[in-house]
Amino acid sequence: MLLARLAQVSREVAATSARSRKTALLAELFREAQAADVPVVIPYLAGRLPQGRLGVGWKVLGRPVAPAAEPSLTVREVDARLTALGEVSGPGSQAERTRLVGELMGAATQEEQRFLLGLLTGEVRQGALDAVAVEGLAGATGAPPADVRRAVMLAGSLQTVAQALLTEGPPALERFRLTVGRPVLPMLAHSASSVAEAVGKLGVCAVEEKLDGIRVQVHRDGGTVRLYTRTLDDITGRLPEVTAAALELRGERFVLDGEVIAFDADGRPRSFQETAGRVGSRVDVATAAEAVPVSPVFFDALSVDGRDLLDLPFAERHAELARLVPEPMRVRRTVVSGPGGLPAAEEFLAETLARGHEGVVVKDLGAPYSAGRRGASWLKVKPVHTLDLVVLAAEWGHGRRTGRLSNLHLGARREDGSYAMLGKTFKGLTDALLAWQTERLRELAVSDDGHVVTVRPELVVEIAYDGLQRSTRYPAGVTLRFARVVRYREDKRPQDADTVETVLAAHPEVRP
DNA sequence: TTCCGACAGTGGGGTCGCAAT
DNA sequence: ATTGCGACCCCACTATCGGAA
Repeated sequence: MLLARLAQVSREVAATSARSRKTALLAELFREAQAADVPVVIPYLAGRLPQGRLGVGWKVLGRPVAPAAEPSLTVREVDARLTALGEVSGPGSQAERTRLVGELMGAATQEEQRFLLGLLTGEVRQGALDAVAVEGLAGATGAPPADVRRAVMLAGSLQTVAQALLTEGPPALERFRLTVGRPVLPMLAHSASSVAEAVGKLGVCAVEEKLDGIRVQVHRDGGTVRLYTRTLDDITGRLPEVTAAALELRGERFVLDGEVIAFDADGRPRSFQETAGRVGSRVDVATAAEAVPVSPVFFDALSVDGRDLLDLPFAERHAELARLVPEPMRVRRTVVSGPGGLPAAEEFLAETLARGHEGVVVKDLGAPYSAGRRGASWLKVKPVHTLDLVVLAAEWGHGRRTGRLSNLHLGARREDGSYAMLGKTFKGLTDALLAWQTERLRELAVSDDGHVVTVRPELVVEIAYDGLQRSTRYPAGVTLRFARVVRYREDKRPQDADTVETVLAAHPEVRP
């Protein structure tokens, strides 16, 4: 199959807003694909590279290359070239990758170049990624969409399922069962603004502490343990103490879901930055493990002794977990039966925060484990802080925000009347607010370099955020975590905005 | 007919490891 | 030795479609 055909379909998919039409277009293309094209066509149309990381970003993509007049590239040839490109390493590799990318782009037509660029930067912007590709795959093969979706979640890979389905047909889906040693996409949580809201929605539920660490899925098969992240990366080699802990448990074969986190000597959680730095260390693991040991803390069991527990209610999965894992290695929790238990749930949240944790997750005790879904049966509740900050500048947006000032630079007052930038945000803005702020900030503009528009510091905006973290990037030595706009405060003047001192005083646990 | 769940899009900061300077 | 870049952790929020109620 020619790359030009993919690029054309991608453009058509992007041009329609109807999801059903996107699905139909993808299904048509999948039916056209030959067996050997499938491992490439499917991920490409889902906006992904089968190779995963390639070491190609904006820098390596370099300057635009004159496009070819006629399409000639096949999808398999492109895949082979990208595989070769990903294998380049060592000194001079960046220049070599740049050269190979230039060669590939030179062989592509204008439309193919646009598609390849989106693919390589992870921004296909066609309004269809995995979920729509799954629907398209179902449409192309006549398999029930729900079955295809489930198989993808259990295989942890769209490509694997697509290959089996397109070559063997719907019966192939039977093969995709929960298997110890093969990671499944983890269940995710929605947010709720309060414990009362969460308990109100779920009724009989468990309230569990939410640890600010790294999600981990632990697979043990006899003496073999494997550890996977939320995106199913294998991190077994980085966390020997977690492997050891899994081998200490009583069961021989299981799959558990939990969090790894570093605690200090007093048993209080260390900062997310410290835990994440440790888990990210790959080279000298022994030294990193000595400096920042981490512990697994589990909250769910997906499989025990060869029994798949995914469809059991959470109450039963947790009973299995409790049989297998001693209490200190489980997340603290309390069970609440409806609104009457609300005071207990709120007290549990307060205690959890006092112990230094992030918040709680409220879970429906009757719900199955919805792999890969952000099910409404898990609701996280975290405290939200707000500040009144001053807009110092804004950046021109991309994609659907092209032509709008989007990303705000946020400043807190210093005593001398200057401003210290505390971070940026583009979140929480409606289209109407985006339009309004673009107009308003242009009136206040003092300069525009094509990317950043600097403004007179006159506009006050209320910002919600999850906490402070240390920063080497910003002058106050701290930055806001997960900042988002609540509303503009046109009733406030810049001199009414929060100061660096008040921000720091509100978070005594974080020192710049 | 209205409501709401699921998705895609728009990017944020930090850290690590590797290559370039 | 330091800097730049890419990958991958953590993540909030809005707009939209289409099935459920």
